[in-house]
Amino acid sequence: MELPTAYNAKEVEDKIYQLWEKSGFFNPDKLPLRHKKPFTIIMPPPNANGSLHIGHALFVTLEDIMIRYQRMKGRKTLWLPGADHAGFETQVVFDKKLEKEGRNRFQIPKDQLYKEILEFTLANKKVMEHQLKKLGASCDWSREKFTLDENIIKVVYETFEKLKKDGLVYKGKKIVNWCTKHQTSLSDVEIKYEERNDPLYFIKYGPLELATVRLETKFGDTAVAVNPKDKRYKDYIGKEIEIETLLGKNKIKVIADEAVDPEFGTGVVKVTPAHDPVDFEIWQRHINEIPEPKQVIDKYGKLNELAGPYQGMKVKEAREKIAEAMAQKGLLDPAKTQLDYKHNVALCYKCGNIIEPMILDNQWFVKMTAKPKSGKLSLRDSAVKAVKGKKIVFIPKRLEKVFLHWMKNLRDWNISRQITWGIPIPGDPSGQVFDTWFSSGQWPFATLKSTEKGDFEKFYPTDVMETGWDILFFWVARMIMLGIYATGEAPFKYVYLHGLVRDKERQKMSKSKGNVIDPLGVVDLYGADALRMALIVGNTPGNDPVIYEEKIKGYRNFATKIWNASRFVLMNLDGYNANIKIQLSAKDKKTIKDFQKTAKEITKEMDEFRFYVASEKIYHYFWHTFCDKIIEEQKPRLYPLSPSGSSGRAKKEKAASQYLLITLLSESLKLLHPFMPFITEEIYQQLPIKNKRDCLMVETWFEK
RNA sequence: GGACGAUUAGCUCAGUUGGCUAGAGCGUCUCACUUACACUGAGAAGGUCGCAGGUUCGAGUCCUGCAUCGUCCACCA
Repeated sequence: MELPTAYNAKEVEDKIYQLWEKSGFFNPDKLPLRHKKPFTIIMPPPNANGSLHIGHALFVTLEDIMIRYQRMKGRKTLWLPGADHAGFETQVVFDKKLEKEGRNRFQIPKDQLYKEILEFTLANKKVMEHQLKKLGASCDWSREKFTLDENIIKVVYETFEKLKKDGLVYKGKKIVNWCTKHQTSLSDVEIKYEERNDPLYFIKYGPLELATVRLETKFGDTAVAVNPKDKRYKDYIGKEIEIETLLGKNKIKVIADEAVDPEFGTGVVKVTPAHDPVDFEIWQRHINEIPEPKQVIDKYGKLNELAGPYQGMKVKEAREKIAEAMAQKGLLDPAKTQLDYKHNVALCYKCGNIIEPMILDNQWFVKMTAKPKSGKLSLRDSAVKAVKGKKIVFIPKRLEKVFLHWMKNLRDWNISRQITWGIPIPGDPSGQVFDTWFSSGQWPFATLKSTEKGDFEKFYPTDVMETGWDILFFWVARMIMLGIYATGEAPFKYVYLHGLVRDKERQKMSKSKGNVIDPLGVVDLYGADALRMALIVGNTPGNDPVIYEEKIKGYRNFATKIWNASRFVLMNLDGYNANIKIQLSAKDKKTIKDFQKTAKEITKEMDEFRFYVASEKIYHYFWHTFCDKIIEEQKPRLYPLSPSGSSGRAKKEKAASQYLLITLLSESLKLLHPFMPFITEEIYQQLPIKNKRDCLMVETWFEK
């Protein structure tokens, strides 16, 4: 048999993918029943607002490895693909697109905007599907779901109704994280904190003095608070003091609250419930003592009419002007101002603009720590119980601690967004949409309840949720909570969390830095198998993997090596008959035994999710044992130089050698297949072996 | 303020119940275009496994302390 000396991935890969698709074996229903238990992974649906990046290639590879491995082990494997409309994320991407076109979403009628984003999303979705195939994803396309599919939305609404009935959803007037750029509220996980230096001013409030950064919110003060144990101020508690506000004199009440730290500043705080979450909580605790909150900053981050002459100014400008004016009036002591005061500022995780806490009256919240009417455990507690009871296992284990710690501090979840793109909240006249994570938090059961009949019963709970650790709180936590709440069972048994792909300088990859590796470009150059190996070898769960072109090239070379070793074996099979009994030497037997030992080790690594070790082991075996040693040792047996070359003994030696090579080659290809599916399949198709299957994809994994 | 992780070859990283003569990719040097493969082969250089103690017959691997880097959570008016 003649094969070219270099493996041509480009030619082979599309052909092989078609072969797999045609075989029907992506669909678990088409697989022979060799194992009672199915094996299910619900694919984290990529955001349909761009092309796949290297991080997607990583998750595709990891999940495909698990799926292919389990399929070869005989499980009926379901890998359910999907695409995410990705509400806020896509809205942001689309906003940028509009900006480039000189348009603005706030000037486009809602219906038209929605339609445009839908078209944009569906186009991206199509591109992504093609890209997933390029990477070798052996997922069941017949069950593909989109987060805006009607029957998915139906499930989401059912859960929402259930939560309402259980008293776990409420619509409230509450302080929210408001992004003045995106014009929407955000949940607590969608804000990040950054250390900033700002001036800390010391101002006079009548007889008292207090320290504040946010001078501009003073027009919204409804009280002054001190610690109840602070003896310095005990005579003021419960009394009103007269203060000068720049807009005239005003009376304000002094209250006592534990939240005030007597050590900080003067031990006195101004209370602005409309613009500070801590102050909001103070107000809640003293709701009968102090007046309603007064909003002084509007949705665009500008001061409103309550700020008198400062109306229309942005926060920063107003702050400086107010400081000046107060200093002039002797209400602020500039000598005391701490210019380099370090504190954390809340920012929008997308645009980095400062979050303005703001009270909105039509916000939907999910209670995280309250018991449902129909059950005993809160969303939070049921999830914690499942994790502590090992119903869900984290890989790596240490992230379980991170998860539990986060769960401890949970506050109610704001699920309303003031954007156009997403699933509308039913019964909300203001036209808000759900936080995407509210619907994608239901993804494992929503998908299975809306595909083939009986899928939910067959495949739920799923086996593994594999995703990036950066969305542990955004997504994994919500899936666990909502999954248990809606179905009574944890949605998956294992959570495998991979890291963020970085470049050789350990930098995040981003378009603006120009250090991105386009996975499809790499596939084009070096083949999907090479990229997959480069993404897996040495990549431990929970840690950020590093990828660079040389590494990919290294595994492209490995693909060539596999190719040529196979070529060698196939070229030396003259006279070989798979059905004739072979006499193996003691050394041959030992060689096979060594292989089995290696295969056993690799199997163990696979079972324990250590793909980064398994891949290296099979790599090492194939190249440095099979090629470097075994093949070299067989050469004299395959073409003996002595005149006795045609003797019966020499023929037997040759036959044994051929058997040894073809056996070890085909067995090695099986072990390599989950990692490098294309090249192994292509070679398998040409092997003259006994009991050959339609494809390597459904061969039997090493058993012993 | 809490918690976690990392520190191993020039670079990027593996090394999971303690037995390692410490591995991989890339890079460096020498030789070989030998009929599977130059996207190769043979060989070599390069590591006191962050520092200091401890446990052990034996520690990169376990314990204690320290240093440096990184990450996450909380949040300070």
